Amino acid sequence: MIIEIDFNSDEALYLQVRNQIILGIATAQYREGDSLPSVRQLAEDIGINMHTVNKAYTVLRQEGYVKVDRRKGAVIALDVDSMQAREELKRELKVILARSFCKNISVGEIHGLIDEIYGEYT
Amino acid sequence: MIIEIDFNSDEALYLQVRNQIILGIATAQYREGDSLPSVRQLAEDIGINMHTVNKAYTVLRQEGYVKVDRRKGAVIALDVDSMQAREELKRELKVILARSFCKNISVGEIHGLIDEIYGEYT
DNA sequence: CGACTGTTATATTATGTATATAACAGAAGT
DNA sequence: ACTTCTGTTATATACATAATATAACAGTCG
Repeated sequence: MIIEIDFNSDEALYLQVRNQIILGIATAQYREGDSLPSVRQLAEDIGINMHTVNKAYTVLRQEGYVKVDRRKGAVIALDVDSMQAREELKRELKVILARSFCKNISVGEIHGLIDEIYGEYT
Repeated sequence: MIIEIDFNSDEALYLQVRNQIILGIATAQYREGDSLPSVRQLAEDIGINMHTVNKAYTVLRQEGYVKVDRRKGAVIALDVDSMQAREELKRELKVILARSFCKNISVGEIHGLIDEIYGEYT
């Protein structure tokens, strides 16, 4: 899978890596049991430091997206903790939807947008 | 309106202030034309530095939520740039929904959550 | 043994956040 | 006029995070 880094973004590099891997899982480019590239390999591929990739992997492990095996490296392994995920989702949506409301984006448009995005995740 | 700061949060103070003011607008606690407290007053009320509040106000102005009047201070004035707001919304939703998808949260649940939150904004 | 894993340690640089103190220019009220 | 309140700007400091660099360690595998 191709991971692209935007060096002009204000988003931290390790978060860009984390987010793209999560997107890769949602779009089935990564599947349960698949191995991620080694920290050194991925770092070399996208032109960043090894420790930055390692931090992304560490976060992915803490958040329950991968498990780390000394032999196989980082392996996709989803730990479904719906309760915590729901709380985070609700907290983030509150702010995002308040912004959307102030910008006159209707509920209908948001529902449509959700269906559009979610439709690509299978 | 009461603005509460969580000093244990990993979210920047000025972003907490910004988000709570946006939530205040969405919940009609602030209305078009209302004046926000002065930077010095609000800073004193919530126990943070004047410049931190000033940064929050500056961001709110850049994002089109307030206009700053030398006489009246910061005044709620919504600048509706739907195009940019939509793009931001879509970009943020992609990651959030990918996370939700990995955590087995269904589309139906998300639609319900959206209606629940949006219902409080009027 | 050699080459590969993740992991840990240490150090350095850069950036963003938050604070403190100070001063300026414009507007408002007395 | 004088004082007091606005936002704004400038400078400096302290701190945390992010990112890099170099190095070493302990397992795993062919």
